[in-house]
Amino acid sequence: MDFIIEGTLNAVKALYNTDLKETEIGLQETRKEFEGDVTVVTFPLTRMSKKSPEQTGAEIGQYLVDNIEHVSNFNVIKGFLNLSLSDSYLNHLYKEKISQEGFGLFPSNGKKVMVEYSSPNTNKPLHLGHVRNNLLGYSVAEILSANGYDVIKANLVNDRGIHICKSMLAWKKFGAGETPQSTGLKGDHLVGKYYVIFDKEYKKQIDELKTAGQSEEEAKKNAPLIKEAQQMLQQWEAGNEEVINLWKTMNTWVYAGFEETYQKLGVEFKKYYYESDTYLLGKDIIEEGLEKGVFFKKEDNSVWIDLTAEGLDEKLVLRGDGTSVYITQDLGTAQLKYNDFGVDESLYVVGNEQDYHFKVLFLILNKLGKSWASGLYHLSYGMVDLPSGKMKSREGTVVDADDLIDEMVETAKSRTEELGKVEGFSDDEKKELYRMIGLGALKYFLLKVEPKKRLLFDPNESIDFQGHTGPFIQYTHARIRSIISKAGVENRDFTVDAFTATERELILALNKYPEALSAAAKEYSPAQIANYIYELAKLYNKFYHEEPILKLEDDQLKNFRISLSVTTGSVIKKGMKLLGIDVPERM
RNA sequence: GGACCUGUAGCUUAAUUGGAUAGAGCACCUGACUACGGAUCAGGAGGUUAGGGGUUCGACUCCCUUCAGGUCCA
Repeated sequence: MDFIIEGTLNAVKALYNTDLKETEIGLQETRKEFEGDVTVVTFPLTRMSKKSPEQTGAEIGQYLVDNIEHVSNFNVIKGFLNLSLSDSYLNHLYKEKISQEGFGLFPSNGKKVMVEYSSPNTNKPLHLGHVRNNLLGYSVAEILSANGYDVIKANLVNDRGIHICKSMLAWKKFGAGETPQSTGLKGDHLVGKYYVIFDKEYKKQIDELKTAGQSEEEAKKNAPLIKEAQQMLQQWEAGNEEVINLWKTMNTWVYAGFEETYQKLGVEFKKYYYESDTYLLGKDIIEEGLEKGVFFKKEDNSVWIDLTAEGLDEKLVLRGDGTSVYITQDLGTAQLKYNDFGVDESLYVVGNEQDYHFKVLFLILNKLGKSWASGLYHLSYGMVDLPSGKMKSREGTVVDADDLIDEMVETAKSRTEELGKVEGFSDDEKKELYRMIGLGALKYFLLKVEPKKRLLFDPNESIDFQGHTGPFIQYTHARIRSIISKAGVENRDFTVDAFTATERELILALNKYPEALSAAAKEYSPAQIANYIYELAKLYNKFYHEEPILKLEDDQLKNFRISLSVTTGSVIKKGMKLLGIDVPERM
């Protein structure tokens, strides 16, 4: 709608002899209770016109109708100038732009971006929180890619540390040689089981020590199990063969389990980083920072950075004994990523509990003068809570990812069977359909909410399949495909000289797709796509109910409406793909 | 002690980044050529946008403050 803005600028120039910038014109969709397609907000223009908002609107409106071919009519309500676009313009817009092959495709922008997401710990299976992370990361990566970025999906696996040793130790002590094969358990679940067992046994020991007179704090430190786990970590770091072998074996189990879950979720990675490879990185950066005077040493030899000028605290970056803290290795890993791929931007999809950490991390890299530091971004998202509060793996109060996926598919199945919609489907087709719908419901449910908002999930309240949901959109797509398969080939021979109100809305909604796509990328928000596609699907359903398509006698109009259906279906499909959701031909 | 995030209808949420009477979905109520697919559509009811102040022609949006929930820093 650039020509409206341009026309308005010209109008202000001609009428009030003032030059304005494009950004000073507020353009919005006309609310549906008023007549018109686009609206110019005229309040700010009264400064130039020195007239009432109504009068200003009327003058500009008249100018636009007189001077711009595509503007057919106008009306003014308070400070709002509502403009109607001509049918011939809409016909042209639809035919030459919206319905073309390349609509909504962005050319390469020559930029490279890394999206790091998932980043699991190898001591337990994935839960609902990880699911949100995975879906977000995957979707944002797809959205950036659709905007012309060259995207590298990366996964930084936390495969070492005390928590891993806890699972290992518990398995060694209480596992009796269990394996995924011997138990039939998925590898990550088997390992997670021993993580929970560790915690249970550890708590027992703590209680014993407490009854023997120790304080809570002492007991936690002195319990034999924790000491053994710490010892095991040291052995791991020293490269003890037995420990390393056990570590490798159990990690192999876990990775097989993760792979299965990733596949079910439909997420993937191009590059894996492992903390066992990167945990020693970053020390050279500490040296660099000391030389540059960005860091300073305290008496105990520990290294710090003073961020009080930035409103933060002093931050420890290396312990006195020379060992790393979290941020040490993150500094090193950031450098490694840049060295590996030379990316222009780098996203970290990590929960908001680490807001402070990333603020500090990026600040440090900036202070070190890293040219690429300005391209770093923490995509922070809210925690997923249960009605009972936070999920805790150790205490078993988690919604397991695999269980959740299975349940969703199962619900999709029973729901579909109830509706009696699968006549003529083969068993494979049914299976695929249930998977699509179940995952569609789950993914849409998680992605339609703005990332930074916290999410409350009630396992007792099933995710809807009606209304503002994935299946609603999938259904709309199937319905469109049904029309098209009955219509045969698309015939693009049409000229429409009078659109209905709903057709106009639908054309304008389709026209907004590229805008929605770039807004989603700019804000790293799949929710923008999700809500846009919903609006579109809703509009199509309205159109579908109001107007005949295949029954039409008028070939021109019929061809147009079929084409409109084709285009809407294709935008729905493209948009859902960006959310990682497949849409069926029939359902 | 300091810092950050969130708070919109019973529930889940949107609001083009400061614009019209705050828009949807679920649940509730009423209706839709016995169908180009009813997992749909049309309508009703439901709001002091957590509370209070301020800036503005105009505030869910910006500023100050209080409250509630969550998180982080040693």
